[in-house]
Amino acid sequence: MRIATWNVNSIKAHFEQVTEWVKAEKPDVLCLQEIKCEDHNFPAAAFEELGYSCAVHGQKTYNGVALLARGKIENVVRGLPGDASDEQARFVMATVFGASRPVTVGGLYLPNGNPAPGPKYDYKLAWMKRLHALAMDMLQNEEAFVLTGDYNVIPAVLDMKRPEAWVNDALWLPPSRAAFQELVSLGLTDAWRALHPAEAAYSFWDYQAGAWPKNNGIRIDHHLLSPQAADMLVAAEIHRDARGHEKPSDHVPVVIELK
DNA sequence: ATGCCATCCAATGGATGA
Repeated sequence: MRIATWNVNSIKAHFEQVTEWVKAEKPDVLCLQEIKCEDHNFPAAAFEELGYSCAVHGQKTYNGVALLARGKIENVVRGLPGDASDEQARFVMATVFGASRPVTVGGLYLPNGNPAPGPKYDYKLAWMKRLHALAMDMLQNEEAFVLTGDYNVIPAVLDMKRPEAWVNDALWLPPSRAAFQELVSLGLTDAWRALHPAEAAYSFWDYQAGAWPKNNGIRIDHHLLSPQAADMLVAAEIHRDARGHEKPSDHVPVVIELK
């Protein structure tokens, strides 16, 4: 079973690229972030024609996430638990089938947090606390799960081309990294890094200042796996070629394979 | 680098992103 994540920076603006990629790659599960549309404007019918079921948690203009899966989807959760007053659409989770055992997949768009310090950074750290609490709860079940998406966290120096550019950025500040590390310390596995321990590779390149031709990127799109899912992990790949497309998203797909 | 580009909604610019 192949599980992909892709921050598409508007499903409307990049619909053709996303559907072409889906046709070519045929992932079993695809988590999309920044769809930037309400539920009723998500092109679910087009994905259903390609064989997918859709769980959508949309929002006008900003944010918005979707989870697509071949076959049935069960136990859909829309919105990150832990704060009923949170109106930002940044989390969708469901149980999918087709691997050696059922897998629960959470698709997330973690808050950017800039400028830091400030209320946006406070929101980011609070959101990460809620994600930590959810992961702790889910670990009690001893089942296979994957929390994947745009984490907006650079885990380590190896995950960026120009470390000096991110010193005061919310994606790299010590509290952000510490919160990410606390997720890993619960027993979760950063799938791509586990399979490529010394490789520098990126999943985001800014639109500005020639970041793409200079390969001035960062790795911020991750799959965190429960121990039961990590036992199934056989491959992880970053589809960097997608960034070279005309009018691309600023993120590229990241795909893992579970046996 | 103080968003240089890109998206959205709306409207000849503002908010947001990382």
